[in-house]
Amino acid sequence: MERRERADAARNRRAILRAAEELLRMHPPEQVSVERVAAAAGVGKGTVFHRFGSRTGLMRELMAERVRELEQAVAEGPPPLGPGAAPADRLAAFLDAVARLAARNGNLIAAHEHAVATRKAPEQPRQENPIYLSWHRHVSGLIAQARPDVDAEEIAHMLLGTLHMEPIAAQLRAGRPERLAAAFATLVRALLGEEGRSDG
Amino acid sequence: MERRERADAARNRRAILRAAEELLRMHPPEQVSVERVAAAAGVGKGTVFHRFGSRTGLMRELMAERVRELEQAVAEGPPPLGPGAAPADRLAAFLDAVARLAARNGNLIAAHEHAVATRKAPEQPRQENPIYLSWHRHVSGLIAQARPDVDAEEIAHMLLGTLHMEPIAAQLRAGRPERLAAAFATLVRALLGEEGRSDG
DNA sequence: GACAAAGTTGACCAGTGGTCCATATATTAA
DNA sequence: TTAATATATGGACCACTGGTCAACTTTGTC
Repeated sequence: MERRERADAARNRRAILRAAEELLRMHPPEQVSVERVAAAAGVGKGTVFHRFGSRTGLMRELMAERVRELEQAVAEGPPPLGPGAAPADRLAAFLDAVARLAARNGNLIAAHEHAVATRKAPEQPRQENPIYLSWHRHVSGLIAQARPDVDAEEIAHMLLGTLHMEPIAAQLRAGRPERLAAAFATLVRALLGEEGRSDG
Repeated sequence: MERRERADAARNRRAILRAAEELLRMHPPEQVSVERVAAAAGVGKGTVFHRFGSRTGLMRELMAERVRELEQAVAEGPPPLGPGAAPADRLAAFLDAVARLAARNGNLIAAHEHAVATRKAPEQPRQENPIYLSWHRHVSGLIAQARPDVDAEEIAHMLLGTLHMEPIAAQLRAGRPERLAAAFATLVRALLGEEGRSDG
């Protein structure tokens, strides 16, 4: 089983991703239709759906590309982002990294949201965005370590949800993550205080 | 100037709002198109656009209807929701009320978001949702009173943004505001602590 | 070179939000 | 009542969307 992708298919996949990237850099998401991406990549529209399943799938793949680096730093990089630091410090570092990552890719996040909001054929039963799931697991785990008495999952949703808030997303798209990062820091300090600081 | 709305126009406006309400109760937002609303209300599609300007405008009007009561309680009702209580208590009460209001109208919020996300003709320059603006002003003002040292505006966005988070919105749509309300309380307590408790 | 598996394609579909204007109706003044 | 005018109406129409599919082409393998 598992034959690898044919050479022409791989070439087209790359062409499509690069074309989508380029178009998103120049235009707002709602103007980047699948047909335009296909044309810019020099392939037929059907090919895009073949490779990525849906407009949403295309955007998701694009996001996944940008996120791999952070995922790795979290899993096996040096503290405070990687394992080893106290939960509160890891959390602060992670949220800071997320804010900066989001600032570098604000338009892409917007495009992904737009794709989700306008999709016609709801994907197979509740296939949630795996990036979000993984971030949520991480944040929620860190909170739970430092403060076992609070509803860590719910609060993790609140913190991460910030990235989807239009007024804040606009700040990020403008390339200014500092304000969000500072607000994250304030909340982490208020919530975890010193509890999580020395090896919770 | 300012002639009042013609009688037939007023009748149709009500019919459209009620029809939209009804459809939204039975179907997910993406299945409630302007055309369907018009048909259910027994009017032509053009009439809906005439009255409400856009799909977004229709949803906004629907939301405004449900929100008036809370607005009034905040402006002139008894404490802790209304004026008079300490900022921390007012904030806790307000967020609790918002969570409960959202739980009663989760599908409507979703419909409004969907309308914004799928609109074709961007409304006149940045006409932001006035309901959101007013809530944000309130929350942000209360935080600033109790904690002049933090970025109240940004944190207010974070708190209110929660309502738009899909996993939490799903809880609310299912009619269970308690978990969100509790998380709000945790954060308010952590952030404002006792500072805002006795007449900030 | 043959052959199957994999990939490509663009016409096509059902549907959308929004526009337009000839037509119908409510209101007011005479 | 009627005539005049401002307002309201409806639905064909538009440009466009994400997504499908059956006929066709290319690739990799033996």
